[in-house]
Amino acid sequence: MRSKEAATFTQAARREQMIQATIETVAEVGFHKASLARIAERMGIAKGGIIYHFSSRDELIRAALQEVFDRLTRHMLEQVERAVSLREAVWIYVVTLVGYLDAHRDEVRLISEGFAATQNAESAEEQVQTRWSGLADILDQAVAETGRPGVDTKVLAITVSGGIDALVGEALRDPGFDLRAAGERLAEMVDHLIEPEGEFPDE
Amino acid sequence: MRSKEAATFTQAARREQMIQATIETVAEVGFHKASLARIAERMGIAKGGIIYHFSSRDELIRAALQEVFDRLTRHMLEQVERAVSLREAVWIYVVTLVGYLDAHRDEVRLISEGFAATQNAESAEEQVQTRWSGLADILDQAVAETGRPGVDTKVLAITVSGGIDALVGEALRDPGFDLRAAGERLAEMVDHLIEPEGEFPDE
DNA sequence: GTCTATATTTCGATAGAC
DNA sequence: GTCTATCGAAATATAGAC
Repeated sequence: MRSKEAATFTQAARREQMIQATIETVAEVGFHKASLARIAERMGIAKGGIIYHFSSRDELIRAALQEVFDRLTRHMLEQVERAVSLREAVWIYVVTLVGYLDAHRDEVRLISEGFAATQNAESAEEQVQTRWSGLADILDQAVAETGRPGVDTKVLAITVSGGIDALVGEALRDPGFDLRAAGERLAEMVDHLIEPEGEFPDE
Repeated sequence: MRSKEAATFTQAARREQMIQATIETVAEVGFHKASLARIAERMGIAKGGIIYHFSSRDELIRAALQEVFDRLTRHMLEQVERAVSLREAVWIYVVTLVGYLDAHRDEVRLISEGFAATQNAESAEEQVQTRWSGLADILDQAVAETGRPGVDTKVLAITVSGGIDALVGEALRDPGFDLRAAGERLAEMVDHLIEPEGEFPDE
């Protein structure tokens, strides 16, 4: 019992290390260049050692994706629930997401390239939906509140989500690009699209 | 002279066939799964046959990217120059781009995944810039014309470009998604962001 | 239980057949 | 001039060492 718990604990810790090594390797060399050999090399072991903990590379990638997705979701929920209005929730959503991606650039390539690779391949339809459906939900309520029903919230949610990816990609490419400022400009635009009239929120 | 021209012609035709096979293979299995073997198999030859016409896989990919990029650019220029105002040019740009991607879904994955792969790798800074800088130019002029200088045209151009990618991705995933309609909704939103007051264009 | 060493497949690219 | 047959590197996954 005691030893079993300890074994499970160390095993979980080892898996976590390997997931972290995967995130870092993908950030460094890109998704499809992040082979088991490179990830194992970063840990100072042979590639078979990873296969022991994860039965295949696909499963390792899936686990790493799940991890970064959970981290991001947790952070987003924490921040968005602080909003005092739905309109503000939209604003916070955009700024928080951009801010998170700006602060955790290691995870960015895994999120974008990894999602793209898995969504085209097999399952992951859940995650893909989830990608923008959270924003769509908030937008739906916010639009109902502000009373501008002319906006297609699904199209706006997809566009903003993809737009944020593109902004982050630009930031990775051009170190001089101010990503957080871009996020605020984008939030302003979205707000303008769903606002009742012409005024901006309290900032 | 005669025979040399003929040889050059058949060679160019063969290259065109191979580029087309590359586009189709990428559309089918994705960018990083589109190996020389798969592309050659589609043509009924061995992979070395491709290497004869293109000295490496990279060069084949580059040629295919150039081809789809040229096709797209040609079509965009033809349509956008029909606009009678800059504001309408923005509208046409968005609707035309979405419409083209809707009508040429084979080329979509090569455009998105291929661009992403090459831009992260090496040169191609030109193409990346070009991706949204065309829209940024039009937006700049349109905003100057309509007199709403509060909009950050660079951020808007990047966001809209990435947003269109995301809409196309959604359409590939969900066959029931009306991509052209989504493009028009997006065009409306962009127009609303750059419009002087509240009216819409003539449609 | 954990990892190293090895087997197998698949990649892009060279060399040679026709 | 055009392609097939083959090579060496690198990928993942298995089998065996400790």
